[in-house]
Amino acid sequence: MDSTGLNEQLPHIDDGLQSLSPKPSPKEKIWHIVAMIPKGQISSYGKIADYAGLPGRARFVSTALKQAPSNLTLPWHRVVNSQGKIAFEKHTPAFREQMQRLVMEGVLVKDGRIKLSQFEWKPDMATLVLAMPF
DNA sequence: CAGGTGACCTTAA
DNA sequence: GTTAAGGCCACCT
Repeated sequence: MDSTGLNEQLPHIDDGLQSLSPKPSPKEKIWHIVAMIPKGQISSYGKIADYAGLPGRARFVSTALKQAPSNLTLPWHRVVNSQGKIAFEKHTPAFREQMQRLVMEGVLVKDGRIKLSQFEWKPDMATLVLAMPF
């Protein structure tokens, strides 16, 4: 492991996502992208929407995550808002779980916030295009 | 069917 | 650095 703790290997696509229909629904596209966020890195609802080809639909990303089947075991905790803050209200169980999961991966969470400049996932377009069936 | 809600975003103070 | 308003749109009720 390197000093940054961010030197994870390429993210694996969850098995549950391998067998998506040839024409993924918007929700499935979002699940796909979220599954690609590497351990120790984060992205935002808006960016995920962009990567999924659904610009302007950040809110839909949260809807999609809420509705994701648990068997997909998505890394939902790697998605925060555009300010780098955990979207759940502080002192809620969800907030604590998300923070705990992030810290476990080596992400620095200070006062419910993460420095995007340090931890944001920046996929290159080629990776996205190649990894996704759409 | 109509209106409300929300794990959001950008912009403008 | 903040916050507030307006926009957004799929899902719920």
